[in-house]
Amino acid sequence: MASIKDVAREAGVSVATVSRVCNDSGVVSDSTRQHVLDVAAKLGYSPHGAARSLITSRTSTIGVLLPDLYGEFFSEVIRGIDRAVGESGYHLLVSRSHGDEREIVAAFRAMRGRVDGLLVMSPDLDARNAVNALRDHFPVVLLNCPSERDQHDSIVIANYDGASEAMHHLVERGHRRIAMITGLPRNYDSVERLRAFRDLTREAGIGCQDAIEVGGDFTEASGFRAGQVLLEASPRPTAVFAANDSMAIGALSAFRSGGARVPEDISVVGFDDIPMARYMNPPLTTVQVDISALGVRAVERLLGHVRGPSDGARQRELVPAHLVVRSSSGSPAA
Amino acid sequence: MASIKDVAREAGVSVATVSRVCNDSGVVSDSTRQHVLDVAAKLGYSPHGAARSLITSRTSTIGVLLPDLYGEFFSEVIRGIDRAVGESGYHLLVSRSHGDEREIVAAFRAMRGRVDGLLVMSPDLDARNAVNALRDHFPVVLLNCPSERDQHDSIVIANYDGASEAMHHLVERGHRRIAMITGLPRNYDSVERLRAFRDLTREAGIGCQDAIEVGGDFTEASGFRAGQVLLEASPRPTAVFAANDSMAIGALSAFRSGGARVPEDISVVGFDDIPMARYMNPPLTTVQVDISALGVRAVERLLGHVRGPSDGARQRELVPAHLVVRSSSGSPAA
DNA sequence: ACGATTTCTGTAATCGATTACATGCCGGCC
DNA sequence: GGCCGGCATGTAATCGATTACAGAAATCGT
Repeated sequence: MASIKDVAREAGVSVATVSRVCNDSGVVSDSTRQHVLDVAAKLGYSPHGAARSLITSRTSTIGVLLPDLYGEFFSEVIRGIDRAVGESGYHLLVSRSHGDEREIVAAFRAMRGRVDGLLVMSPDLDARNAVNALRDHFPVVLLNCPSERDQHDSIVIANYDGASEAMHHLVERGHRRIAMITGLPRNYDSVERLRAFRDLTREAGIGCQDAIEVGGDFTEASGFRAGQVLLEASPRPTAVFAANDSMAIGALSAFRSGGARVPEDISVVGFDDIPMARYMNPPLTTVQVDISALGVRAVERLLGHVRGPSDGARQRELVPAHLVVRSSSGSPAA
Repeated sequence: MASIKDVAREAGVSVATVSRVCNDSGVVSDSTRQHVLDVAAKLGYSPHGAARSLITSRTSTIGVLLPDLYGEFFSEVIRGIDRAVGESGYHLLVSRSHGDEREIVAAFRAMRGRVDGLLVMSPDLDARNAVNALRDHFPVVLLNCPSERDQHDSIVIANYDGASEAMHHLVERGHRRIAMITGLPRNYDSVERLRAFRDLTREAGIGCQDAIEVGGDFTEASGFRAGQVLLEASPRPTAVFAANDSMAIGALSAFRSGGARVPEDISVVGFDDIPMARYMNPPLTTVQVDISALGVRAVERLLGHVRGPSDGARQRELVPAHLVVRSSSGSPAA
């Protein structure tokens, strides 16, 4: 593969001249410029990225650390990241890490020298220590992570507010016996949504025995199982708030196959508003989050730090979440 | 940020020794090894990726060029790629390019020196030239691209076979007036699926006036519009084959809002079997493709070339596609 | 016409690693 | 005691670019 030296030799100039031509830096006479360009084209030369970033210490790349690369949620985040990055000329080095500290550190080591900054989405509460170490080394923006005392820049979904709206809706419709299908206990989103559930049931004067919590893990299958459990509860809850849409959809299936009508017998509310939600039968009442905005904002913030000198101020930014009422929720039967 | 020199100075050894410790290469006495490790840990040293790949000419990274990073289809591909790559210790440098030649070349230039091989998915027929140029430079595997005369390694969905099954199903159920909602005319998948539509209608003795083609662009919105057009056709087709599920879903909406019942008045068949397909009302008959397998196989093939010396043989591999009959298709009303 | 600019191009240091080769040291053996 | 061999470590070239500085050639002013 042709290097700058090959081009220089072939064109009968020095490497410095070739470099100047390629980067439009310094002055080069029109004739040599054209000649160098011709030779470069003939040889199919393109500059070696690693060599370039070694000397310039810029990589034009940002690293992205996600718990998963697929699924509706992450897909949307990536979409946002990509949209924001696309306009800036930066590239994405992607890694998956399920968030435990060891993995994050490994990913970071692999990215050292290959990225200008890092976007980390690791809802696992354990990840904080790892990220603290990272932060000293280069710009980091957290996506949807817990960030204590604004140690980091972060973009966070308004989990508590959104869940509050959902719960408020159910209470307002007259539900007095409400279940929550929770996410994983070490997951930040899950914790926040559950906190809202507890606060709002308490505020509404709903007793502990009527505020049922069933564990899930964000998968549709776990939602289905939770739905089965709730069907057999006695007395049966009149409404279910699932910590995400996938579990809400799983619960819907369980209710349908168990012969319970939604929303007549039981109301269901989800969280995220994934594209599938509106296609469910009945269409799912859920908390809408502009997930891709999470990605866009994160990239903007990160690039701000990477380009300009970071002003040192660490901010936490909220992405709003609002209830969208569809047909899966109603008033309890009298 | 600490470099190998800093560690060497701090530990009172040479850079060569530090390097040997980090890579477990050469011999180092246990005492110095431990000392160097301690110092490295204290300084938070991690090797500089760009420097490393400059000298070793390996990057442990593969480049991925996709038309889009989101949507159910691409999301699944990425999932497959990630799964295959995760086990290998390689990383992913991702770029989006809508497939025109200029963009592909630009992306390639940006990746030169940063990746060991390239995965290109560019269904646009124009992309071939660009990819031909690339191929001379490093290992390339094409995903779902047209590849003439086995110039490249490629993994391709069995578009023609899958579409044939779909059409065969409709013909067998007695449909004699069938419409196809096509994809973009420059798209490889689209062309192949359309080819099967034309061949099978001809084989079934269906005349041109009864084999209706309506243009779409793979989006749900275009499927909706096509559905509206078909509702007004006279005589109205009794079955519709959409070139992908998104358009089939759009058409379903159009039919429902136009008062046509599916499948009683009109049968609908899609392609891809995206997760949402089975949740439609009625559940969508469609051609199932193991999309993530596309990614997995591509990575396996690419890594084979990157690691071992490529044996020079260029192969085309097919990912099977088979019809899944659900409730959106039936026999035409008598 | 000659020195002072200006304009263009080349030389060489540099980034942070790897690695072939050289070197120093120590012990064993004759 | 001197020599040989092996182990541990250091020296320096190298990868492919960028860029400060130097030097050569051309232009200019007086």
